[in-house]
Amino acid sequence: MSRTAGTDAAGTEVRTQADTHVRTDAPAPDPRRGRPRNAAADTAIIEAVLRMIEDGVSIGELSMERIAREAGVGKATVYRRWPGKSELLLDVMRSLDTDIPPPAGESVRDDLVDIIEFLRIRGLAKRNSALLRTIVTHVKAQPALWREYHETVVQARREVLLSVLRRGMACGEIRADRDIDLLADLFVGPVLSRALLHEWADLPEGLAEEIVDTVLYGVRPRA
Amino acid sequence: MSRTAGTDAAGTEVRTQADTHVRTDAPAPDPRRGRPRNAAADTAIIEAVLRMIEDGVSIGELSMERIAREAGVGKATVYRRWPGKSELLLDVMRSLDTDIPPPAGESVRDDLVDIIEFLRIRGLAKRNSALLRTIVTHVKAQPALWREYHETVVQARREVLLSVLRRGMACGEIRADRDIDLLADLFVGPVLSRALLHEWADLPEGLAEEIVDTVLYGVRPRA
DNA sequence: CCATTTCGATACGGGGCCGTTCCGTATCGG
DNA sequence: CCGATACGGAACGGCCCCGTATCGAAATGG
Repeated sequence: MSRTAGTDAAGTEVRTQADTHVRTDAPAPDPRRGRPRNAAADTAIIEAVLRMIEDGVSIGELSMERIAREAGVGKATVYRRWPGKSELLLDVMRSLDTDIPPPAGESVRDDLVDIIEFLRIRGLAKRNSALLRTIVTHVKAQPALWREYHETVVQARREVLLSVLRRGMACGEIRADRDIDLLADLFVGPVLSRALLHEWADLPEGLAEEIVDTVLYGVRPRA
Repeated sequence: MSRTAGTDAAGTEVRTQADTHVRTDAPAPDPRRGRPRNAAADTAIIEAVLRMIEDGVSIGELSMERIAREAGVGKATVYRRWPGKSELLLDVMRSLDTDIPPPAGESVRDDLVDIIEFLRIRGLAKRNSALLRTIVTHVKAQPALWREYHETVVQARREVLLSVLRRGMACGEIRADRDIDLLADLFVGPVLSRALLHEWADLPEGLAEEIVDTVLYGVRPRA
């Protein structure tokens, strides 16, 4: 969890988490007065959403009202933190994100395997499997949100992959006569299409290595 | 359109289309009495859904009520044909399906290109692009529906691809030491991940060839 | 102690949708 | 012409939701 709630160090900051939401105006008349927000409420709400989705509740069936109920929280407490369902879901999605570890940097092939393996694990992890799919599926239906998520999270990861590929091109391990974005998709696509499309299909243990090696060496018979 | 409405040849059949829906009981007291259904209504309804989705209406915002309104049709007319929104959407989805042309059967490589090119075009065609994505996105959220669609449509197409791959394995054009499902994903994944995930990214003209050839020959530099 | 803010709860008016039922009319088979 | 069925339209009761407001209680800083 790269994004926890208000019990931060460096006390001087804001109220709690949901301050992706600018608050441009607001005279901000000395925060840190009155009763402080309950960090437990934040997590209770997010946790409630996660739980419900895991239990197969479709996103369409999620209402702010129901979420509050399920979280054992007043409706106002939810609206105090997020302006609407979409923003809440975006944070729920973010709460699932682990930072991708930087590539080891020795073998390009091994780095690729690590990256794909990271993807595979993400698509599998108990929580993430059903969860990510459901939420992503929904957020994707809202172009603005999806775009934000894509630029925030997806692009960052892709950049890691691209840098490895560039390194490979530079040192001759990767052919340089192809569009680098295409190459990236060749590695990533197979995992994504399995995880997002086939769903029930599982992502077996050796998948990452198999993909990387097959893509590297080609589908034609070995020489 | 592989699935048109009641103006079928061979007059002896059923009422109109929406008879994916069994109707086990029902004394069925001599159909073909009374005023026949209006085929125009069927298409008007489906067309209305397509139009709305193209205009960016999210699935969650689609209600039977609104669909009927938009189609210029009584709500009852809709319910007479489909028991609910999901079933309607399933038929809408089916209305978008074109049968994949059988592979030419000369070069395995060319057949692969044809199949991937078919996918690319599907993901592009004015109608399909936004449309398929939106509907698939929604239907996928309903496991039962998605499963049905997957088994009905997706599997059939995949089978075409698999048969080409098997042929390639038999005649030595495709390496036989890999899981055939993996190989299939290597070709299909890149297109799908672009079309379904990146959305805005377009699928340029030569994409199919580029993918097939790169996957065939591998990502390592040429010998 | 007081102003401030949050808490859970409850209530509000307004709205949309569900799925059904009923109109009056139209169109078929017999 | 009659019975049956379809049509578009309108209305139904019931449900859930939205977003806001208000409540009394709790928790904080000044």
